[in-house]
Amino acid sequence: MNALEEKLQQKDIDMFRDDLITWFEREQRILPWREDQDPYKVWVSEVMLQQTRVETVIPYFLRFVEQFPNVEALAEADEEKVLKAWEGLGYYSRVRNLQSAVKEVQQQYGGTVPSTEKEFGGLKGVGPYTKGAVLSIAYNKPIPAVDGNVMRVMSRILSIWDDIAKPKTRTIFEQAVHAFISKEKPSEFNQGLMELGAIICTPKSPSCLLCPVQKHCSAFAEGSERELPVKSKKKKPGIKTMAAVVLTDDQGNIYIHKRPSKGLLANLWEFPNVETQKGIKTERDQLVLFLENEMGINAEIDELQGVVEHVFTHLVWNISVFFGKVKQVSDGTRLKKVTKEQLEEFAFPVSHQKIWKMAVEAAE
DNA sequence: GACTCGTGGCT
DNA sequence: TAGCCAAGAGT
Repeated sequence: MNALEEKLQQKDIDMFRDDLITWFEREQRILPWREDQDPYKVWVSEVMLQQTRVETVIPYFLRFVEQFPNVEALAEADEEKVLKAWEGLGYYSRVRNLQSAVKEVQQQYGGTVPSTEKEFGGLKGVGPYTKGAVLSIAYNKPIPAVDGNVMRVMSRILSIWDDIAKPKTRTIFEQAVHAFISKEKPSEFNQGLMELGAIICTPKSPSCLLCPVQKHCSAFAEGSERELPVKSKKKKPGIKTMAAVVLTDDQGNIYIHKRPSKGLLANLWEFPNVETQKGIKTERDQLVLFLENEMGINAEIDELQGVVEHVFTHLVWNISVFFGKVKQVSDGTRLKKVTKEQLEEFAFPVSHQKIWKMAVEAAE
């Protein structure tokens, strides 16, 4: 018998399960995706909630399901509009994978979200967590849905000291939840664990005195709730310096660029920009050269207007912002010309929204 | 298994 | 302030 099995044997699993579900049914927050069990809407909410706070997701979710109310609507939607609906939420591959998966549901499953682990779990963007969450909530299947909340709660309940930053550790918690999960109410059980983690069993200072499962908690018993879970730290992000330009012509058009379909901020739009090197030439000169050689455009660039700093999880951008007037456009330009009104239809990352804001404020 | 992939709020 | 954090998945 391994260490986990030993711990499980000493636990009053039935009591824990009942106390958690009773608490959840009484105390759960009212959230828009809890109004019904529509598998499509549950799925959308789970994808939005990946690495994202509930308060942030709510307005996005309401707008998204209004605009794309079902599988068919999202499957048929223009990707440009889908990305626009996701603008500002981050991790944009989530929504491109979601639309890709929804198209497959439309074609392979007649528009009905599949209810088996094999079929639903095989869809793009559906990992072990999302699979368990959607199938348990929408279809009442007793499948673990282990996210950060669940690892935090269960690490404390069972006093598990494995590093939750390691991918392999998740499987330990899946085994634990498998032993705990309710066959009658898997939806309430899974959501109860997450709700507890969000409201009571929080990372910094958990509200143990209010906890409905305090008497089942090993960490509380030994006073180690603030030490758990164990989570190793990530390395510091690197810094990238770049120069960007808001280019306009005499008619007031603006020139924008679509990012590549892979990698960071894939398929989003941006103002033309280039990574700059120190020494040799000025940033302004490097920008002019880049526009000539790579973008097929000849422009007169003004003085530096300001610097935008944008922090990603694993990267920092320091963007020097310039304004410029287009002099000559070659036929093969990689830039798209749009009016100020049309600009609103394109999805920009927040970093480039900051650049545009700088241009708008300078024009006032 | 380590790295990539966003953003905003909190301490 | 500079980290840390929040309902992860793909490569």
